[in-house]
Amino acid sequence: MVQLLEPARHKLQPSCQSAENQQGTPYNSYLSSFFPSFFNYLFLFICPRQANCYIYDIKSLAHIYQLPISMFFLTLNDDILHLKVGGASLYPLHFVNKDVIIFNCSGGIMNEVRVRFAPSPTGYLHIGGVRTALFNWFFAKHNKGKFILRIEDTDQERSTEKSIDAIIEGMTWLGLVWDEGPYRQTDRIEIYRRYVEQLLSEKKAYHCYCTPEELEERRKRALAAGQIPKYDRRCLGLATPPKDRRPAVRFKSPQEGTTVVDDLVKGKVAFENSNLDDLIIMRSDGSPTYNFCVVIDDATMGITHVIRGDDHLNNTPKQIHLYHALGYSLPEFGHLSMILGPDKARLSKRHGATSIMAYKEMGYLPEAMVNYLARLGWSYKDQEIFSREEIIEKFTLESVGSSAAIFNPDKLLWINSQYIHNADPKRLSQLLKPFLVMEGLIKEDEKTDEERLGRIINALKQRSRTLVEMASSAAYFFKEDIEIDKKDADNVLNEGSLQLLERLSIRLEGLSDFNQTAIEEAFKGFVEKEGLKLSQIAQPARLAITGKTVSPGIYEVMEILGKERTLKRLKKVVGKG
RNA sequence: GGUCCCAUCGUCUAGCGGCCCAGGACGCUGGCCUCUCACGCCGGAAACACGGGUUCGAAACCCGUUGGGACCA
Repeated sequence: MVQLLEPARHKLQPSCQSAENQQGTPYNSYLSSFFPSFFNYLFLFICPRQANCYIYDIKSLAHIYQLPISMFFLTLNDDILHLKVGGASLYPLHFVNKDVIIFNCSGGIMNEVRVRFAPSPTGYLHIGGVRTALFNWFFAKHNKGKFILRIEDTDQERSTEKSIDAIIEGMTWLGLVWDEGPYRQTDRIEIYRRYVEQLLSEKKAYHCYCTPEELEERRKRALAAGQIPKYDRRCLGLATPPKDRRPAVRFKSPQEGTTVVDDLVKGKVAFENSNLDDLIIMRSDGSPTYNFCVVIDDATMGITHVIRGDDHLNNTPKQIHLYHALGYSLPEFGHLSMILGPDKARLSKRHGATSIMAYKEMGYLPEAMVNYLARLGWSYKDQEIFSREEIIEKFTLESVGSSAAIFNPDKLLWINSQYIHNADPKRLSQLLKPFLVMEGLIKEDEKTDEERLGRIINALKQRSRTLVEMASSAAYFFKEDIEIDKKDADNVLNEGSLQLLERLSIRLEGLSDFNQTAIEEAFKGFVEKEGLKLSQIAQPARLAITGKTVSPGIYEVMEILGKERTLKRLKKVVGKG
């Protein structure tokens, strides 16, 4: 074991950050000034979990990867150096000292926790994915580790750039900043191929010439006959492989014994190896398959804890055998339960909005989303409302429940209302503006009276559960003319109340200082003089100036509206405006 | 069909053998506050899926049953 000195991260000059955009820029173009002898450098790969480390120069690396030296690059991404092969990221580089570059190999440097969120970009970012991302993120932050974003885009058919943008947009909105990435599997195809070759040459994998159609056919037949469909290894050790077919590659999965996954949330889970199929790791068209890519990625990226949905629990034993075959040490696994819809089926479109951005549009605050989703499966004593920092501090996988949870929009709404009640007014006004624009109350580029907006928000805070609600109930503060529902008018504005309003407006007109206290005094005096109950005048007044039967306190509304507009609306109703 | 996971109020959950004829929260509901609506406050109804064990003692541990869910390129 090599003793490490306190590693000092190499300081990169700001001037070379502009090169970041140039994907795969060859070493010699801009990094030469920092690493004048790239080819003579020693790369130290350390694997603390295996308690060993390897030292290579670039030539031996090239030999190991069986690729020409010219395919190796150093690139700069987010202030972290990456060693790349072809266009593909091999390892993020963590520490640089004078002579040795240290890569995280498997297991992470100095036992640093490294987790990842690995969505496939085949649509919007949905609630379930966000919860997985969140738990990974909390786990990473709690353990002062790294959170990595990896895009699993090997399914070229269904992956789109738009979906990648949606993932990034959603995570950014929630403040789930990643420390590394986004890595993309499509950048790493060469790496997967190389590992396939390795397994093939070590006879841990073999070519399979069966076509998908044949396999499907046999599967159906087995099912019909009441047998377990399982590949019969007919292509293993084929003496005369068919010339006219391109083979897929199968992994030779061990058939004896049991594999036990010691899961961080589910506990020990045992699988009989005899039930495990020889899984295809590369299709006949040369594309690597999901289970294989995940293992290669997690291993080479030094992921220490694989935290993902429990729909992957059944894949885990297969993956464990791949780790073994490839000579990598195992990460820890933690399988989170699914989020269900009200009908207890896995949450999907037909349960309503499942895209995270839909919730932004519905006027939810990101911190409310984070809080709600965190409490879905995780708990800490009797507490319901947590700041982000509090969750980070208190989050452990031990306190994550193992049963599935039903998504409950009512509770989310309540949490959102709590956050709106307590939100900083300045921030709230920034968040509210787009919704005011959407309601047609202000123009997009309009300069708003911040002080007034603040007062409006203050008045509306306690009675709004979403920003949409708030914007909608703010209408009468912005519109010049308001409409009064006929039915409400019939109920509240009769001859008697109109006369009262007329006399009230005279009294209000006399106020020199049109503030809440003064208005309240005016009302009180008026009520006393007329021998009324306050509600007898407050309701007609409310309807007259807001057009609604519900609103914040009438004095407050009047103050915000201002003397001129208040009187104008009163007079209009009385019929003298 | 096979394999695996899961099971406390309608929902999210606390509970890691005696503190539990089960606590909190959302929702529902009665009341208080009150210029309306909210907020807030006080109260209420509401659950250990079932059956066997283990134990002096079980919501908790074990085994079945039932029900839900996931995976099977």
